Amino acid sequence: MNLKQLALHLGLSQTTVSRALNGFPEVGERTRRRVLAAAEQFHYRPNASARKLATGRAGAIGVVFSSDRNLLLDPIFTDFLAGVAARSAESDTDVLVSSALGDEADTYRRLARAHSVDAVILSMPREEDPRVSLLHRLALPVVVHGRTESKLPYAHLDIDNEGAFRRATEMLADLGHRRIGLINGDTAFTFALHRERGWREALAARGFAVSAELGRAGQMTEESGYRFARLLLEFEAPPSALLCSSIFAALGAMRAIRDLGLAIGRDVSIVAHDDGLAAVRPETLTPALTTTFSSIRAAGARIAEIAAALAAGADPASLHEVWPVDIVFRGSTLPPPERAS
Amino acid sequence: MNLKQLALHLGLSQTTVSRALNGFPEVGERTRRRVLAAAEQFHYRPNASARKLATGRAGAIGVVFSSDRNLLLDPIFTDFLAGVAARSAESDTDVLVSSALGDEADTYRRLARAHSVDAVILSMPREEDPRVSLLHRLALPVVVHGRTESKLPYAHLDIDNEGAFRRATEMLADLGHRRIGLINGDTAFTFALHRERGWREALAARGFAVSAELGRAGQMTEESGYRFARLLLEFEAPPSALLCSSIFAALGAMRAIRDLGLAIGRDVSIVAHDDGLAAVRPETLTPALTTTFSSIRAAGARIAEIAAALAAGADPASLHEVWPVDIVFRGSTLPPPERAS
DNA sequence: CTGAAAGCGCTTACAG
DNA sequence: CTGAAAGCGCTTACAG
Repeated sequence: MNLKQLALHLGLSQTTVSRALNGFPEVGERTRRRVLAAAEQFHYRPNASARKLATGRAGAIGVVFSSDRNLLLDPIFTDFLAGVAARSAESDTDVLVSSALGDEADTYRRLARAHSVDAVILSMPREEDPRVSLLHRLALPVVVHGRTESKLPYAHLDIDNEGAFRRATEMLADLGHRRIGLINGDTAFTFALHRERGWREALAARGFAVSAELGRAGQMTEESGYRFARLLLEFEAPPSALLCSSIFAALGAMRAIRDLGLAIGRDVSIVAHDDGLAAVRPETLTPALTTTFSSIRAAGARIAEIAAALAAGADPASLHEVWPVDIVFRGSTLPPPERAS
Repeated sequence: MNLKQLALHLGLSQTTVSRALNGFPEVGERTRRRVLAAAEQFHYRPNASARKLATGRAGAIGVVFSSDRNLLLDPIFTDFLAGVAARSAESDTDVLVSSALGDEADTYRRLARAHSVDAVILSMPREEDPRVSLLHRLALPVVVHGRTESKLPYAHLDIDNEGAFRRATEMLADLGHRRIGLINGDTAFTFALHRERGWREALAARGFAVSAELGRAGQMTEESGYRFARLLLEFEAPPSALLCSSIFAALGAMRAIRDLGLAIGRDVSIVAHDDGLAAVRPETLTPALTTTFSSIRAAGARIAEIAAALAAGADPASLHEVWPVDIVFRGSTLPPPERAS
């Protein structure tokens, strides 16, 4: 059933039926009711492509993943996308997932020129991120999950990574820790840079030596968490506490602590960032893990809203949010052994 | 730049330009070259919606997630989607991700009536899955990741879950294990049923008692892996080996073994199914984990191909694949303690 | 409050 | 080998 047939059935023009369906105010109340009832009865749905062509709007937002960055292989992305998809469904917006085969820039060009999407979500931004200026040139609205140093007006939603890691470090310092290690994500990305800055500044503010060797960065897998933790803990003067940028890295770090015959909490404290993944819940581990927490699913949902606003013509300069991060204190953080007595 | 402008620039008709771009054979070689060069020069891309409207094909495949099933919250889904997206990009097909707000069936009806997609991928099927017959009624081609008992012709790609768990069980039996526990996914889903069947039949074939209490099913999280493992290991006659349906459940089971003061491998053997997630690699754990392995990313890629074939009109009855599963023997499986001496 | 008609940007019989 | 024209199914000035 298409619009023409529906209009014919109702004895109305396509114009009126279209207006009734789209909630235009000038349609008579009785007419609207009749139209809506018939549409319901025949399960009428406007053809998506036809509507897009006529309005010039794609009714979709895009999410692009570069294969080299392996973003899609990051398990937390599932949760992020769940948030995006759920909120987009509410506003009847499609979510287009594209994999960049070669150059990620090509993918954006394709999306822009084919008018496949009204806006895109950019994940894992870097401080200097060429994608932001590219999208600006392509006139494709973008909402960045995170932040860049770009001066261009772009919408973004970020969490306060710097504040979170500063406060976590301060909390450990308050417990008596002096040597606090950082197992971070790749500092090519802004989020990791911000976390490192929070950690570094908290240490400096207390007058602790900030030794570069205590900060390690890499992929946030169980394996690299293990490797970095072992490396740090085998120092002559090992850290008594570790800050981990992901729950997976924390699992690896916990394994390293155990493998060295040490006790988590009593010998080495751990704090990890938790994105709210259901597969591994910090509160159920042994011991329960202290975390900096922010739901990446909620971020995805809000980002979908921002993308929709952008698609509707909102000013990107007005769409900025930085969410605070909660710290949840649990059993994996104790005073360092020297002070525990 | 649109087709009209491009044609005008070339001094050709839209017809010829369109044909040249789409590789029709009747276009002159010189003409084709000119057209292609100009398209390249002006970065011409046909408007996706216009093309869809004209051809009647959406050029997209759909992936739907029901919120109640929380499929999107499953981290391995990221890898699956990575495979789908990468392969779809090669064939210039869009991947539409939809979240079912309320009824999943409504979402399929919407996709079908709005002609948003040419085919859909159905994940986490059940033995009796009403979605398959619904899609059949809606005339929306479907490729199932897994299997159902439906008699309707539907394309599918599955892995040999039954064979994998049968062989893993046999392998443990060959090592001398007599009590082998199963920590499974929710048996409402076919994959979990098949795994249970493989385990059960291998036990029966050896003449071992198949006690229902040794088989547990639930969410495949670290926490439920822990909970089930503890429960089984605290029996009077605990299992000496555990089969886990996911790497996350295995992590939990390993934690349970340690918490009980036992050694993984020496006291309790573990085998886990590995989907190839990068975040947690079984070969890097302590001890390295024996696994049944099948890349879910490769499955996603192949399923995208099948979906494309379906969209192009292939017969679903001819599109069936069941992939074998490798078993990779590592340090987490040893003979049971009674025999180890 | 309603309708006839043009137009969105393509593809594709049909004609030559 | 090439082109004029119709059509895909909507939306939206414009007219009444």
